[in-house]
Parts: sequence; structure tokens; C-alpha cells
Amino acid sequence: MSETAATARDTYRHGDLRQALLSAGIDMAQAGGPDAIVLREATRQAGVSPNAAYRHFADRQALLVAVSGAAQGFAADSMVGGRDAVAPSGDPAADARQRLRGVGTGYLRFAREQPGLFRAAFTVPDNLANSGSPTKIGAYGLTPFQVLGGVLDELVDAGVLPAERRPNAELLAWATVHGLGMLVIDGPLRGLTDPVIDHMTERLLDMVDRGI
Amino acid sequence: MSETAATARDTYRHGDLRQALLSAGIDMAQAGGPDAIVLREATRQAGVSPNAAYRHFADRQALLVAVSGAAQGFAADSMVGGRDAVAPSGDPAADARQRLRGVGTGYLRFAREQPGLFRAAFTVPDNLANSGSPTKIGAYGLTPFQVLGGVLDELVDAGVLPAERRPNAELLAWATVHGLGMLVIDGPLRGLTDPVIDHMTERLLDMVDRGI
DNA sequence: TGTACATCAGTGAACGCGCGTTCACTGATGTAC
DNA sequence: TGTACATCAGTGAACGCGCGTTCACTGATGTAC
Repeated sequence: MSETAATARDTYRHGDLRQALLSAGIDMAQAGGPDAIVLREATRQAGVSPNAAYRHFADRQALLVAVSGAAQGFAADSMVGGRDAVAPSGDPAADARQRLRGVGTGYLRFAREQPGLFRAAFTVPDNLANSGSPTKIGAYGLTPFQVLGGVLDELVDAGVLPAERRPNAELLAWATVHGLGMLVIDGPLRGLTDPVIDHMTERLLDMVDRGI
Repeated sequence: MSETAATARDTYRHGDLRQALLSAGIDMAQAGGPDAIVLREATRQAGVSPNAAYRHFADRQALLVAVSGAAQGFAADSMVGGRDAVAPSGDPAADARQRLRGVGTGYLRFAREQPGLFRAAFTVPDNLANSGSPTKIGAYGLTPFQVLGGVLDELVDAGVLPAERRPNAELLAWATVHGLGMLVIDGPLRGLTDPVIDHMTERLLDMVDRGI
């Protein structure tokens, strides 16, 4: 996921230190969540003195925000992947419902496969980072919120979701899958086996399908 | 919520140091979540030398587990409070549905009013504390899981919830409210205003009511 | 095309901090006789 | 009822640790003339 050279440079200038620090931060978050992001360790991995980081990030928090944004991009990619995995059936209503399920499946797959990045993406440590998403955009150019919003629009277009229920419906679907993800990777449901989690995921998506 | 004397003792023995450390831990979690629990600070608040804590807790993690258990008890109390706030209508089915809503409302009230304790209760830091709940019992003698299970049983008894859907239905309802709570206190939904959160809470509970 | 120079990415050293935890100990308590 | 003694809750001092951040600096780069 990153390709930072931990070896010493031969040039005085690094070349792309900002990117190297970000990659190191992503690696650390991947391994241990946002709390595991350590500024000094990032500079170490980049083969640079500790204070060099301050040329590119105002402080540790700034690096954390950047990592969080990148992680949100990865989450969005996983959601798109889940969405696009459903084969079109020809029935627009059924397809829209399946695509919403796919988005939820992708979200939860990301949570379970990359718990560290998931936490870095969606539990921002302090009140910063509320801003309107500069870099939380994945390979498809969309934020997680936008991916989810897209399939909800499809549900309305297909006549499945009444238009008056559409506003802020993102939050309902999001909360549901987010809660299962958090309980399973970080909370009291951590001990559940994979098959059980798979099964509960399906039931959870059933509930959203019926209730949204 | 605690009544630890920060003043110096006049006796050699403390009297109830374990309880004092626990209270201090709860205070710290209340103020800053589980990461804010600092063993040395707990001993300071209890007016005791730093290593005295090790007479009562094996290490910092052990204190954290104890605080988490207490916090789960508070959560259970809030859920019971929400459940019992609904006035009986005489219609068992309607009452059961309202009582499930009440439990969800109480859960989310706790999350919003005591975010630090909420996080201490439900995001246990490491794989410990999976054990079968020694002290996560509130004033009513129930765990959060038991409170939720109780109202779900009522739904089955009242004929609202089909019996075949009852097993593990706790997880569906729990995930839903837990997700909103986390997104709102710790995540990207932190900026939402109280009225908006109130409104989304109602819609979320509508969704569960329809879909569970 | 060649040189002077401003820019600014990186260096080296140091700071203050507070934590969790371990060691060998002391002294109040309560129980056995 | 009075005394000897084991128990164990607390003390005092110290450890190693690694962090984020600041300071005054150096030296490669690229641009203006």
C-alpha cells in the first residue's frame, strides 16, 4: 500500500517527503489505528530527521487529518467495489436495492479487512477535520458519503424509496453499517466468528432494505 | 458522579483505595474517554503514592477494564430510563414497540450526554475484556445487552416480532443506534446540531421499527 | 552561457514532559494464644 | 484481657522510555541578470 524506502537517501533533498510521510502514516494507521500514528516514526521510515516533518505538516494532528482523508478514500473505493459487484438483472428496482446492499457490504468489508484504516477514517480524534473534505476522495473521485448518496438516488429513481424519505437517508444507512463495524472490530462484539458476522451483515442489510 | 477526596489522608491506610481509584478512573473517562485514564493521576486524586495502585489493579489495563464495566452499567441504567419513560397505553403491541424505541433513545442519550463514558463502555481498547461481564451491571442489575434483549422478548410476546427473527436481534438494533452514536460523538457527523440529531434519531428508530 | 544569490528543504542538538512499572522498605491492623 | 506476631496496604526512590516540538544552522536548487 506504500512504497517508502526506509534506507538512507544519497541526495540532500528527499524528493517527495510529504508523500513519504503520508505513506508511513497510512502504514502505521493500518497497523494500529489513528493512535498509532507517530510523527517521529514517520520521519524515521522516510530516512529523514525528526523535525523535517514540519516542512510539510504543521503538527502531528495535520498528518493525522491527511491520513484520515486517504483512509476515507480507500473506504469509498471498497464501497464502489461492493456496489459494482452486483450483476444487473434488468429490473431497475431490484438492481437499485442490490446496489445499496453492495455499498453496505463494501463498507463492512473495509471495516473488517482494514480495521486500523477504518478507525483512522471515521473516528477523527478531535474537533478538527470537520471541513468539507479536501482529499477524502478515493480512486473513483468520490467520498464515502457521495457513493452512498448515489445509490440512494437510484432507489428514488427506481421508485423504491419515496422521495420524501430521501433527504438525509444517508445517515440512516450509514449509522447502521457503521455501528456493526465498530462493535465488531473495536467493541463487545469483537469475539464473533466470521460466519456469524457474515450472517448478521445480511440480516442487517435486510433490515435496512425493509425499513429505510 | 464520584466523591474522591483529593486532600491528603490523615490515616496510613486509605480505607477504600480500590473504589477511590475506580472513581477517579471514571471521572477521567468521563472527561476524555478511555485514553484519558491515567494510572498515576488516579493515585494522585486518591492522595496516594503512584505504586499503591498495584495493590488493587494488576496494571493500567485492569483499571481500564473496571472503568469500562462501570460505564456499561451507566449505559444500561440510561436504557432502562428510556424504556420506563413510556406510559402504558393498554395495547401490548404498541407498548412493546414504544419500549424498544425508549431503549434506543436512552442509549443515544447516554452517548450524547456522556461521550467519554460511552466510549469507555463500548470501545474496549484491546482484546481483553471479552469475558462474560463481571461488573458491567448498572443499578438495575442488568447489562445493556440484557436490557435490550428484554424489550425484544416483549415484542415477540406481543406478536410484533416473529419468533424466528428473535435470535440475535439484539445485534441489529444495537448496531443501528451504536453507529449513530459513534458518528455523532466521534466521527464525521460531529458537527450536526442537536435538533438534527434528535430528528435523525427518530427516523432511525422508525427504520428499526419497520425493519427489524 | 555563466555567475550571484535568494529560497527553503533538510540537519543536529536539545528541551520538557509524564507516563507505567519495579524495587526494597515500613508501619498499622487484627488475630492467636 | 494482654501480648506477640504475621499480614499486607501503603511509602520513597528510581528506571527507561519515547514522544512532540523548537532553535539556530547548512547546503542544494533554480532563477534573474
